[in-house]
Amino acid sequence: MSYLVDKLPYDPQNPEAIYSYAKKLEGSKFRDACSWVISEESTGYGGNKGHLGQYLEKNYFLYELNSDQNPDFKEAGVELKVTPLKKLKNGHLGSKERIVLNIINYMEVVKEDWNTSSFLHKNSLLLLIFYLFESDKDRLDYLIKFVTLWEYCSVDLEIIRQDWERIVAKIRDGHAHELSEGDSLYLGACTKGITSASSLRDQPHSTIKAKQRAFCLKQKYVNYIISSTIAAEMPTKGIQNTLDVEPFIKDISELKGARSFEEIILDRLSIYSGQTVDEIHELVGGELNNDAKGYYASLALRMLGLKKSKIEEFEKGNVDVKIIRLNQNATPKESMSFPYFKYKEIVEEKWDNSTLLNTIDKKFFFVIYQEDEFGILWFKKGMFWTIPSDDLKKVERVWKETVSRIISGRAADLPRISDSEVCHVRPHARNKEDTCETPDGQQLIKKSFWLNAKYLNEQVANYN
DNA sequence: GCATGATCATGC
DNA sequence: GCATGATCATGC
Repeated sequence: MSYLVDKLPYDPQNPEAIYSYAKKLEGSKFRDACSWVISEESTGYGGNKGHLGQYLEKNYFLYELNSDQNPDFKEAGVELKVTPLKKLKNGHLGSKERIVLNIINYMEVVKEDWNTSSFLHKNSLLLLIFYLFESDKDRLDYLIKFVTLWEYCSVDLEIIRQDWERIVAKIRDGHAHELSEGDSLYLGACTKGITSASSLRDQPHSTIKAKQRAFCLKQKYVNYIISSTIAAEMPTKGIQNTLDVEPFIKDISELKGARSFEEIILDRLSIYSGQTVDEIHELVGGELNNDAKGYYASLALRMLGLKKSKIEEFEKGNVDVKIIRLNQNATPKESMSFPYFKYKEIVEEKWDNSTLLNTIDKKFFFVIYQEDEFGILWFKKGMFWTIPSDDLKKVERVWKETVSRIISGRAADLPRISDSEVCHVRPHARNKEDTCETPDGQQLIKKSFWLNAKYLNEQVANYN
């Protein structure tokens, strides 16, 4: 790397020294943090999206940008990421987005192995600079809230290794065009750059072109970084508290060997397969209230050996737990609902960034119970599920049709279950009076997208 | 039996 | 008070 001054105000070979220097940014606006270093006209700030990182590199850390295989601070092995926070509904601060790491070179990554991977080389030690995003402000007026030097704990790094292996295996199998963030737990493969045909990339072992993707830390994982490191350091600064979670993996040794995190979960559950809910309750239910709505979800957590209400790995990996009840013919009784949408908001969205895409294109954990001919309920299995990319395209069609009908004043007549084999739209409200306004000013009952019961049936039946 | 509409119960 | 996950109810 080349420096912009003769003598840097920090030692670029020492991670702790870089961290200490970066730490002084806390509480400053970007503009103020750098004004004493370099004159206004040479700030290199063009007002473009995503350039705040480059701005700090040039004007605060005083070195020239590079985008090679090496970490930003090459000698220290430190990669710099400048990343936004947003105010959550509960008033706390959380991550605004995932952290995007290096771009996946499909042709090259398949030749790598984990220990010598370009990913690990570049992203083992992250200098994270969190600032508060505020849509109404000039970017240089954003406030830098806090800085941390992030290194993965051993269990997380092992899960990230498994994620990496799974992503690379899919590319080796010629399925780079079917990658999804839901394939993996903490480390995702997110789309990067424009998604038009011109940005499609070649992949090995298939002639189908694939969207450009990058490794990323999922948004939920970034929230975990925030709550675990920074809340402890600065409990009074409005950072969300540590979640009420419990890790499923208690010790790294459980993850060694050939089994993945998912396989370990499924194995643990499999010993209860075929037992009735009452029998399982005897074994692990304790004081659980079997009238409660969340009873079947709670029971599943007990089968997994957990006492608290949330699995830490699921929280960090954005895994959504859903209960599916089958009738005696092993068919799901009900379609599966997602949160309702607001008519006036959904029409402003683009599919690639839509709430529905974020809600559905992720990893699910289905806990499946089945009824017998006497109406007795028994536990069948657990199952991880991510929507296949072809089916996601069908969801996209339904979503676009929904938006176009709302725009043209037909919000009362949205896609029905017979219009798509994957999903449909129907009411999702507390009662008839629970309405929301359409763009043309009507009050209509709240509605949401649902996965068709029949479609769920196929997905559950085809799963091994 | 299924599509569709409607609402319950919990928890934040 | 409301969002959310889950399930009930009706009628074709």
